[in-house]
Amino acid sequence: MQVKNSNFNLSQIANSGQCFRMNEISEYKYSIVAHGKNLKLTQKGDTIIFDCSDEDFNNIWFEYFDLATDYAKIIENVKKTRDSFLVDATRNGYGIRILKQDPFETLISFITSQQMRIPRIKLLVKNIAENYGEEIDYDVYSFPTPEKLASATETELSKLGLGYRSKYIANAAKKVADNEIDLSKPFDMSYSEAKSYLKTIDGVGSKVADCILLYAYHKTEAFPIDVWMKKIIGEEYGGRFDTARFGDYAGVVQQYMFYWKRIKENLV
DNA sequence: GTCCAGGATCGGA
DNA sequence: TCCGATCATGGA
Repeated sequence: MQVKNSNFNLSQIANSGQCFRMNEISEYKYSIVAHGKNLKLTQKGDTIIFDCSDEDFNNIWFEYFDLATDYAKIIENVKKTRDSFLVDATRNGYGIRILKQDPFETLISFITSQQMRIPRIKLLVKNIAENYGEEIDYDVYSFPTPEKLASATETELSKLGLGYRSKYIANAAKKVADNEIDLSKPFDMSYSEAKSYLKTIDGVGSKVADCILLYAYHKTEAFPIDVWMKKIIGEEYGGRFDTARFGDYAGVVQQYMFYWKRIKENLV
């Protein structure tokens, strides 16, 4: 199965900071673990080749890669601002798309992410999968279910290198496993309702909640502000950035900004 | 040895 | 509402 779309770039998506289990396995070829599958994708110009059945493409991946959304239109609107940083950002990140990732995996991954560099986050998420997930392919593990991860003690998690986040993760997994937190609920909530709901989980503050809302629930008005976004806003916008003008796609704009800043800092 | 990372929490002003 | 200290860990 293949898709032709000039706003679909595997490298840009993999390096945009939204997912931690998408990796380059050879030139132009990427793997991503999601939905209990190890999908392989190949980029040929503006064509993406999906190594999967038509059924999986239609039932899973079309939605996962947000293929119903016209990103060219979003970029067009961003360019109308004539904001040079944003124009450069869209020119370099034209193929970024906001994925629709699993809420539990996204919750745990972004609790893990606090005060850590991206390569280490990827390593730790992999550690969690290898220790508590299922082997779905040779040496490839799915992300654990809430029940399975809830069986891990704080000490066990700490040994994986999760540091002070171990107690947050153990607690979050228990809350979800015990149905004290229902991760299906935010889909039916407004952005601010869902944000408040997620923040009742210990270790989830404003930024992590925004990441979960954007990358799992596709609430694209969410605008996560981390250290890099703070640097951009400080250096390029005098400390103030108006997200309201981008309405319900501010989160996509954030992704272009984050990616572009990190390219300029030679981190991608 | 020092600084920093896709921050959150707490106490106190 | 905002500020500073504190929280593990590893890489530069």
